[in-house]
Amino acid sequence: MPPPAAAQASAPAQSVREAILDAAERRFADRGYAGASLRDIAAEVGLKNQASIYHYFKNKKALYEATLARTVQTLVPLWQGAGDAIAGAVDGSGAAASAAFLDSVLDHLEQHPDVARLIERAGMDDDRYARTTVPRLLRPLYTAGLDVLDRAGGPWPPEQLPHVATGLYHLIFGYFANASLLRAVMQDDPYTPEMFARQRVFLRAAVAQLLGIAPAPARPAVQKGRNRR
Amino acid sequence: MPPPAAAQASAPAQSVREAILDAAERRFADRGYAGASLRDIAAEVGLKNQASIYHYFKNKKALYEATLARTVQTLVPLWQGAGDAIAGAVDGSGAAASAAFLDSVLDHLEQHPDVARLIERAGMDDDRYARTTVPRLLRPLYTAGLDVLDRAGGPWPPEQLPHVATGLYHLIFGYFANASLLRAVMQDDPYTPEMFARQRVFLRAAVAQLLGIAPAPARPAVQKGRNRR
Amino acid sequence: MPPPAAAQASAPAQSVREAILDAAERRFADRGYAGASLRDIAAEVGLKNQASIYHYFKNKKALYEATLARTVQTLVPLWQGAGDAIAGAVDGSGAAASAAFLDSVLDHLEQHPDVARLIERAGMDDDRYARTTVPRLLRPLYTAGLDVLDRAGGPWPPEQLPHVATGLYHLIFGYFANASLLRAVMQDDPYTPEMFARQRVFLRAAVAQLLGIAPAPARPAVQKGRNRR
Amino acid sequence: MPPPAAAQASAPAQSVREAILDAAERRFADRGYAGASLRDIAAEVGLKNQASIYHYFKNKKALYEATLARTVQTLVPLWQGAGDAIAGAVDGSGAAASAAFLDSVLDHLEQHPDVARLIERAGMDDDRYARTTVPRLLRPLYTAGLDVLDRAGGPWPPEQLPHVATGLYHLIFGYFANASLLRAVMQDDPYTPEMFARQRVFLRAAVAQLLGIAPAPARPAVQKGRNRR
DNA sequence: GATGAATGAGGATTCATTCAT
DNA sequence: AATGAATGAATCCTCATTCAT
Repeated sequence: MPPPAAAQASAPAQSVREAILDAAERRFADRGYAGASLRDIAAEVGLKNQASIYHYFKNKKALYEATLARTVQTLVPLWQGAGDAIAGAVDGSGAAASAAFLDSVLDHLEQHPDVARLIERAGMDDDRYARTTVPRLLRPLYTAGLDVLDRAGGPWPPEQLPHVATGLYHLIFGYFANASLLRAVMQDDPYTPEMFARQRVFLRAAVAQLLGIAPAPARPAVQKGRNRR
Repeated sequence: MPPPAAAQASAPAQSVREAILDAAERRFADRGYAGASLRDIAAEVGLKNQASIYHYFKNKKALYEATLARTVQTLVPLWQGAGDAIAGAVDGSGAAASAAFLDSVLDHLEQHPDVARLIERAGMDDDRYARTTVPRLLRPLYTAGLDVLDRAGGPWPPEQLPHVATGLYHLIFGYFANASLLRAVMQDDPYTPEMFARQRVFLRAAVAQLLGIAPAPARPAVQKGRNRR
Repeated sequence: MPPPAAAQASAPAQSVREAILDAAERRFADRGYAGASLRDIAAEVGLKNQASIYHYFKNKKALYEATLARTVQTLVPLWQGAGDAIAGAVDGSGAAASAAFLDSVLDHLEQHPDVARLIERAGMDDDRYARTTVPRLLRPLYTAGLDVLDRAGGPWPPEQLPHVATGLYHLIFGYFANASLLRAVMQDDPYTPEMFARQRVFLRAAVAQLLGIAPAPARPAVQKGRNRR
Repeated sequence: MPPPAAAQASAPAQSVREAILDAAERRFADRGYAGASLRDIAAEVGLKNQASIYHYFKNKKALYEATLARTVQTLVPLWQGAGDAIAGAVDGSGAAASAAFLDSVLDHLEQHPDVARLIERAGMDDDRYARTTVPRLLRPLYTAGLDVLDRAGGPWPPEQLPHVATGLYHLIFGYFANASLLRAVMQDDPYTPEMFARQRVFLRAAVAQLLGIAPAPARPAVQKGRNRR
């Protein structure tokens, strides 16, 4: 995984298979499983024929699952990094570790605008499509997150941790998943550097609060100075 | 739990038009715009033929927009209640007002399990479907929420308020929108009374923190006692 | 049949039945039997419901045949006039009689722009629709025309008369039936008074020639003076 | 009658695309644009599925326009031949040239019984279908015809030439376009050799008269002798 | 490895028609 | 006399998928 920001646009894809996955990621993120057509995906890759896709993937569902798997897999290192940082954290550095984790996730989501939408859709698409795949892929991330949360030792009682974990997920991923709605409703492009920086500030503070790291959210002045990237 | 406006399930619908909207709400929430078929919707209503739907709605798109509009409109009173409560809040009662608002929203989402999924999908479905309708419907809720946030006078600087507002939205709605994913990943049904109560506890604390109302989230013991509904 | 130029537009139709026939005439002429829908016809009449048509006509085919019958019937008097004039013609006045007939037909077609298209379509629509009706309606006109031709005693041998008759029909009706094509191809509106007058001049000369009445078509100068109506 | 370009009927079509065009020509001519169904066309070609048609044509309209274009294009050589003949005509041979042209057109229409109906329908189908295509296709033929007429130097003043041209068109094509009506009304099959020969005789005389070539239509005896083919 | 061709299934939409009111 | 409601059939069109090349 040498280049972190890769293959998103129409760059010379390493392999056709990879190019198909790229196009599929975009289409599935944009329109969902049912709304994305193999014809469109093939066309976007430059393939003249949908049949070509079947050389690389058994059928639409397999392509979907491969797309999802690839996308989720790129998140795994981030989680691992977080786990390691927390594990090796001496007293007090937990805050720094979690902030670093948040930043790495935000960087990733900013550079891969399809990821959040793809995962959010996968989570909503009723078990009709990809019945077992989605849980199988996402569960590791969930348990890892839970584990981090547990070891970080926040103010939450154990039975609340699942809710905290999913809450953090929605807080962070929601902004990116709903970017197109936010654009219309906020009347501002969420991917603008300014907007994005503000979101980062907000999330830093919010996450810190939820994790019981920040004593109080009274950070406005400081944040203002910090939110340039 | 005696809600006056029920008719969500397979109760004897007042009118056919309303029954169609009910079925459409379920299908669109479950499968999204592209994945829902008029045939299925008609069948669920008991109509023998998709053609009947066209007696009540011009198009699939028109049906979708009507469904969405009806769903969103049922949220408006909640927002208005919140606005009024905050407006009339004497010093210190803002916390109670916002807690009441949160509770009313949670009650609504629990009783209408399609609402969150429907709105979340509408926000993600790229402008291909319902280009202008979604913003038009949701913007009032957004500005109202922003207004409440502003008057509540939390610790956030003004330019952060949009991010706080949408953050709260994702925090609250995300749990319900992704219920099916959570079910698989948490290995617990999010709509179980116990799970739901825990989520309520979590959200109360989280929202209070984010609004700067609660000094610290160290509320486990108290919450445990309060979260039975 | 008091008013010759009647009920074409949205004038206060005598009866609903008549109004339906008016709308049907327009639609069937514009789009043909298959292309015209009862919904459109009902809407054009102002009826809110296609079902209302069924109070007046058994089904679409019956409406079509009634429309056709009414349209053709309005032509019958013209033919009769021609027959009478020819029958009572003293030597040499045959030319005047046939010219008068042509003029009356042209007046009628100018004022009823649907007639020619309706009949032309009926003649082309393969026996699928209105199998026996069309011949039954049009045959009288044909035989009458043949009779006139015969008695007029032109230069054609008897076995050619059917071809002359139909040739005249196409010559005269074709211009009106294909008006929309001519408009595009000639780049001039065939219903313009000027264009129409020229067509009249042309037809007068052409018909006279074909009937052997005019010794030669060298009529330009005279025609120019005559073609104002 | 050994025409090199046949393949009109159910002969083994060169390519599927061509076979589809053949079937479409027949259906569109028989029933018009609205009345012809892709299902029927596919079935007539032997395709088991309407979907196959979409492999060759974008949609029904595109198929229609391709059909029309192909049909009209087969007429172009005839027109060119006429133009050349007239252009190279020494004094007096204009009559022969125009007679030859008429004969070639009649031969073509006899062998391709759909052509006249297809074009006539295209001219009538209100601009709803094939708005610009029909004029674009037919205008060249019109202007070419006009040109020939002009150079032929008949007795008509210039402003009458468009009317003469379209009149000739209707005179010639009308017989074939309305063949099914004529069959019912004349009670004789217009495509019978005898009928067809008589029509040829009629048209020869009529065209000659209209072009001012024949001094008088008193040709019965000669025609009788000539009309066996 | 890629493509052209074909196809069955399904999806939205329109249409003629019927029935009860 | 007119309409609302419902429906079966058909229409255009898209989609996923397969097969031969």
